[in-house]
Amino acid sequence: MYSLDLSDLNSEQRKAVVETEKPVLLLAGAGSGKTRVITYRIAHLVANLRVPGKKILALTFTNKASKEMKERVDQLLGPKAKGILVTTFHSLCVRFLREYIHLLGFNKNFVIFDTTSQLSVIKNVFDELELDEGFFKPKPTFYEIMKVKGKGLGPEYYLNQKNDPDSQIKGKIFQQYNKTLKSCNALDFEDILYFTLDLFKRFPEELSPLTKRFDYVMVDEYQDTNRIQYQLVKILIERTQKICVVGDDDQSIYGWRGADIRNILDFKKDYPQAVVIPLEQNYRSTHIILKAANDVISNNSDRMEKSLWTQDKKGASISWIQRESTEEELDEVVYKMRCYKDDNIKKWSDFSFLYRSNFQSRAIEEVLRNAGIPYQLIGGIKFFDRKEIQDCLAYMKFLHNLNDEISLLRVINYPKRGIGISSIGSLNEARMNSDFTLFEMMEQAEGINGLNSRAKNNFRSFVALIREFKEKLDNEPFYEVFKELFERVGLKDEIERDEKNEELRERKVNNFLEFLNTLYLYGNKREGAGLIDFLDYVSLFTDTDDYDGKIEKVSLLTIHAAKGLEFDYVAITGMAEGQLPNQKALQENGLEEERRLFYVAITRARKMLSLSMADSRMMYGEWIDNQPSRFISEINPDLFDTKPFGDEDPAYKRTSAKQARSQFFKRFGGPS
DNA sequence: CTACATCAGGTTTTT
DNA sequence: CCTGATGTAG
Repeated sequence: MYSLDLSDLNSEQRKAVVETEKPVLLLAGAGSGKTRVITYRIAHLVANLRVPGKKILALTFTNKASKEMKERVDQLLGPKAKGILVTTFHSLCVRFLREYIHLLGFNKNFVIFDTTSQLSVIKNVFDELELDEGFFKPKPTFYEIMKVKGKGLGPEYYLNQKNDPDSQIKGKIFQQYNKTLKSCNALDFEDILYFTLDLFKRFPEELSPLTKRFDYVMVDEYQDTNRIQYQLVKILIERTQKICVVGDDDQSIYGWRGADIRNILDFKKDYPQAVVIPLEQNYRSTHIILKAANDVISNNSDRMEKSLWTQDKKGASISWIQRESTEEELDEVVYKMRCYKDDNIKKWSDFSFLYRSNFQSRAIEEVLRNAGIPYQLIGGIKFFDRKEIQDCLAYMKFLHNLNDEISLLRVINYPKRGIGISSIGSLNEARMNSDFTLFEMMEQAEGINGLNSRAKNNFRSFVALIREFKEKLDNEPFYEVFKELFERVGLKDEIERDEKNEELRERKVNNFLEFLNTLYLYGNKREGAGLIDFLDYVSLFTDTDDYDGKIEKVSLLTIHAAKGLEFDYVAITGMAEGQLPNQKALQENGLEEERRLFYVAITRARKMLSLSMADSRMMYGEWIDNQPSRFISEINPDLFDTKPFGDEDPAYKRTSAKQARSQFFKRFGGPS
């Protein structure tokens, strides 16, 4: 008899939990209780099969997901949960890298560069290569290169295209970019995954402790893995093959970030022993909502057919709202929410606004503020991405790692201390072809010809300042040191001096103070955590991580950020052609991914769904006419309270699910 | 070197 | 519309 009771699970779920010794692909439809299955599976391994916790690894994409999973495993297992590693891909890789990256010639104290730093690297490279922005612009070039890098390809990808001059230049930029990162002892997000894989491939002997470490590996949101993550997982589980991946191809919305749907489609090829278990019973949404979701997604051709079903009751009609302006649209949404809240005695935390693009939150915030409704905005510009915070972080990164030229350049003259481009220029000239870092050049600024005595003075006092605090760092807690440093250089004063707009000034100062607060909290809460741990925490932090479902506020978030969440009442706003599907995304990622996005949005709703749009919207200061999104016409009009297209013939067409379903069975040999 | 003015262009999503 | 980049005067 099992000590952990599995009778709460339905038969598919139970099968997925108990099938521990073979590779398992769990095709988990939206709301089918997949997190429950993974957590039960882990608990089953430990409680019933007596697997030691430290032999189990569960991988997620977001900190939020791993935190939630950890909590639920703890709930099931209590103290027996000790040793189980539930973490994100990136955290796991950083952990490995800190131990082994010296093999690749990096120092284990590497820092992680965010987009801002990456972009300034690219700009520096442009200067170094003296590219006269004729055809190449830093930003687009950067995005293009990062896309290539995300596929695990290097500069050779470009350099091998010998007869294309443009590719040669891009290759050079790419090369120089990587070189700069290395000289800064910095990694970007792609490096974190790529270098880990590289280590496994090139140093299997040294890394063998890691491949022996886990007997059971579980991967959540498998449809979001890219090629590198896929290979990593494969290596980690090569020895035992006891892998369980959970995913839903219909919810694959990160294609643009390199997520590769092949990973899930070809699972059976990679693991011939694999057992495929579909979870098709939905426990979340009403019949109507589920029907709408199925209507929409059945228009995609490139998918494994699952047909979700529910025992839930029919539920309320979907509300369709179309108004002249965005303000009217949102007012109406809010009005409907209010009614629903009163009628059903709901809390504001049961409500959410979902949208395609971050900027759409602005108008919603305004309406909610006027209506006096509390809300929490999730995502948008990350707290740690704000200018004033980045300045603080640059000081921290630089002091931690004096090789970090990018951070140095950011702080060298902020706050203003009379060291401008020409001084730096002289330094760089003097440095030519030597191995000195920029900071080492500053240390020997006295002997450089091109500098006047004023500049030399400025360098001298800056170097002294850095030395002084670097030393402090060895003896005092890092958060004390930086608080003192920020005070000494007068960061707060500089913000106050710089920002003329009173409202903005106040906000920036508050952000700065909140950052100090975060720093202290972090330092006090985690015994023994050092500067590097804080920097890692910041680098891998996303704003979605601190979403609090219990706080009694309406949630505002992008559809991407909403994945994995659910709400009683979901309002999807901006349901216009061009917005969802988004025009640009349509060209770059294709229609089907946009449709999946809409599918994800719909399936967040438990009880009520509202779809709304305005007839025109403001874009770059100009008015644009809106048409209802093509996705609206894919939903059976009978599901709405008011029909989106009036009495006119809606383009709604039923696609036969049968055909797609047979495709699914062909691929997997049917359900057993 | 800094402060102010003018101009161009515009990630859609995020670990 | 708004932000960041570039140019010019002090």
